[in-house]
Amino acid sequence: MARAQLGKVYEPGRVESKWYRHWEKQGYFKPGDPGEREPFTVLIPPPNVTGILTMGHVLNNTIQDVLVRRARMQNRCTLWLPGTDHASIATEAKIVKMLKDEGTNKDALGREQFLDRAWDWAHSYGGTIIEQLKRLGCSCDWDRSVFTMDEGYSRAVIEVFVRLYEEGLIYRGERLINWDPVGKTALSDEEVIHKETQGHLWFFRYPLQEGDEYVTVATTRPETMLGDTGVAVNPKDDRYRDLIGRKAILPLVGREMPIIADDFVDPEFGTGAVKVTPAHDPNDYQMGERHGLEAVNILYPDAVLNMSVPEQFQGLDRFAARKSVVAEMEHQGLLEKVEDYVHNVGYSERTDAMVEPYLSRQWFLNMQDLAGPAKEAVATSRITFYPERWVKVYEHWLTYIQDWCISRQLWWGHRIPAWYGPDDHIFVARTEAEALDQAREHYGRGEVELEQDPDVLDTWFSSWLWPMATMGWPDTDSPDLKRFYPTQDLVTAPDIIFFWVARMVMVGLKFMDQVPFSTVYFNGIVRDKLGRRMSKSLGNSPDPLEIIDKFGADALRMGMMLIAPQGLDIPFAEEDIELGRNYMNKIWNAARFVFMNLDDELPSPLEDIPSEQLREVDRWILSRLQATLLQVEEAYARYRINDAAKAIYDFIWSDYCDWYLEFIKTRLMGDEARDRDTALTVAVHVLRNILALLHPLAPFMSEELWQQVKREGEPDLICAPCPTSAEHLRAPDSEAKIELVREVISSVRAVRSEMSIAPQKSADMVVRGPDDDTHILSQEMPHLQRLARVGKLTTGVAIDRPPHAATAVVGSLEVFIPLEGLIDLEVEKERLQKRIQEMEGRLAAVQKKLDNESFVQRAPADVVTHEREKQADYRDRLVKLKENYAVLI
RNA sequence: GGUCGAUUAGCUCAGUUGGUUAGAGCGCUUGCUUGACAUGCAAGAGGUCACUGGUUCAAGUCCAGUAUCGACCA
Repeated sequence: MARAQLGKVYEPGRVESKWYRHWEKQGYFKPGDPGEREPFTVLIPPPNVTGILTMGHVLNNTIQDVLVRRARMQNRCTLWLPGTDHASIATEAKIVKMLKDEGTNKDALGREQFLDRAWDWAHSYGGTIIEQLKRLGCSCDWDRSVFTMDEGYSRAVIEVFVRLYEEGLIYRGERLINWDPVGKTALSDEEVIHKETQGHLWFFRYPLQEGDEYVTVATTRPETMLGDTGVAVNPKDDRYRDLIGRKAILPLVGREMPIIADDFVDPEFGTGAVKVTPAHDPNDYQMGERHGLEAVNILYPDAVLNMSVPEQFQGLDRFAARKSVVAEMEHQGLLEKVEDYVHNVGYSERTDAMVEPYLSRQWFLNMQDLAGPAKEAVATSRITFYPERWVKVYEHWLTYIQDWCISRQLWWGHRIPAWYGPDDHIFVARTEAEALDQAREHYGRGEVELEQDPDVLDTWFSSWLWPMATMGWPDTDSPDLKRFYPTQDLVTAPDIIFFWVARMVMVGLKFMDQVPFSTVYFNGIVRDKLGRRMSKSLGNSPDPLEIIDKFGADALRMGMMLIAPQGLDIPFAEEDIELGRNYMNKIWNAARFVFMNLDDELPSPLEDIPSEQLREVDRWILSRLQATLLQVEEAYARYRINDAAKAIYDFIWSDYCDWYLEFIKTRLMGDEARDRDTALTVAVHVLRNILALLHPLAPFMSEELWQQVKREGEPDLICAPCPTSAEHLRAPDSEAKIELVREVISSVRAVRSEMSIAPQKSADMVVRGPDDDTHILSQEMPHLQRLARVGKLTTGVAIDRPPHAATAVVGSLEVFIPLEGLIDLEVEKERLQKRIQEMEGRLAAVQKKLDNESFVQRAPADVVTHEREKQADYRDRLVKLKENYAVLI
């Protein structure tokens, strides 16, 4: 097997597409025949079909791919099921805008042609984000890709609607809903974003019907006064007690309105008296219901004042109306004052239009019965959330849940399967034919004209079925549904916990009687360095594709994983990806170094090497590998992917590259063939483990390098076995010994650096200390020579301190570096003084603890023993340092 | 207004159940074309862990409060 020459710098562009094509062609992304394997299923949070990849997607999908690739290597029957969402309002808004730019509109085009346009748009952009996810390395089973408006999926949506209607949970009713006057559609509560807005509080005088008095009310929305039908005060408010039951006259309109008492009114707000506009405020609506007030709707759907208001205001839009009403009130001397006021205003999540509470006939889903089981599933840990704190948010929402407004006045989406007879009787059915059957029976005649409801369903009313509908529901015999439902891990952004996660749980329990997933990982939100959300309008959202082109997909993935602690928002900066890029290059070069030392054949597997042939450093790195494997396993078990990434990073960079590869250079360059082979065996063994650990995080480069170290008959890395930790392979003794060697080397380097000894110049070393410890130094002398430029080593229990020597104390050892003529006494004194001070500080801290009788009595014995050991050690070292300092004077 | 989160080195962040000398990356200083890597190597400087009180033998870690910032919900 000829080994390819690796370039000095890793070039991701040369390997990424090659491996992705290979994996796809080999069908590795498919779950395959399950056999005895345990299933592992992840469902992608479907991106908007016409969307493009954002940094948020990168974070979310990298986490999924890491989990999926790891599961695949653990030989689980792994399926990552992808797909896209039709994003009703967002897509429709885009088409509407395109039409506007063309000088036409929806109504001119008609429903059918409009939908043709939308489908064209979906088809031409539908593949974009999928292709981008492939660039990132996502190992989805693309052949199963599902779109929420696919025929089968649509059938599931309709089926659920019909069943819930038949159960009486879905109903049609006139209620106050959130109206988006730009999208001209109803919204659910969750689609309204509250933003703090600088506004005003206008104080209006409403004359009383009898007498010359008036009552002053404060409002943030003067224009709605035209729809007022009452004035309310708090029953406990003494100021207004005598007003209750009297009547006020609505200025500009002349309407006679009752003054009512309601606990809802906050005496502290404004004057303590509020105007009541049942048709245009949710709280007023409820008050209106309680007190039987009329609800006067003053707006057309586009938020223009309608015929219910005095003529002078008709046809004005709500913002113009505000000015006009205020001006008129002022003119009539009824404007008492205006104050600045900061309040929360609702905006449409999709169109950013100011949301109008609006009285409208819509379809609703009663959530009460669905909420209970969903809450319980999380409370009883049938579903686990990471991080856990989202449990509270979830429970709170389910506890105070309101009915869900599911109809949207849009065309792009699943049309509501309800038909109306001539008398407006409702027929809900799976098909028009079925509806007609119902109608014929209902009316008792053969010829009936039915009209289908023009509205579509909220996109989330289809998305909540994702775990079921992607797998063939309502066909409960579907093999996929049997094999892959419930799924395992769901990875999603926390901002759709209500929109999506909670609702999937509800509907899953309702129709499958099983939770849809056992774990939900809420990833953080990617922000810029100023902590702002990434957004197109701010221009602070980097294009992930450009980053991939510049640094490589692995670097992007690794960079993100290293900086993304579990579920916390991450401040994104390109430097982090640079870190990932540098890391990839580091590994590339470590592998390159190993390969340079290999012949055509790989060295023997580690298992074939007699253990006595291993040197101390070999046992050390193998033990460190075990420690790392364990750390990685623990991190994944707790969904701490950044901890796993960090453990791998540290092991590769610090243990393997900085120390092990440096250690074995002497042996690789030496002429003892067997020792050289042993070193290579271990180096290759560890490298193979490194690549396997790395693969879920950095799939492309790890696969590329794996090809060079994979043995006859072994699979590609993507489906190679995941290394597991084995406690019996730990070698604490070797770890301690090499740790000492490393410390001595570092100390010598420090001395050399501080003494400004030229790097090429070797320096002798005299070490005083117990034989056990000095022995390992003698044994590892070649490493001291190579890594610390040690010349001659002399050791002994009671060996004399050489004159003119720099000193370092490492554990029980006194390390002397004779520097006759070279040593600068003052520098060395300063150096030692610093060490002495440091040691005195430590000793004092320990001393303080041990002097405390309570501590000695009440702290656990092992802690006290440990402190005593520390005390002895520090004392010993301090004595040595001081002695050596004294010699210098 | 309610709930939750954050506050640790110049910057961005780790820090499990309280128990070594509080860590990393970036940045900074110094020295290195060391036989894989300057996307690198070595050495170093840099922290009253937001503040106040409490619990404890022991607090960055637990509790209460304060301040600032943020998120979500009303």
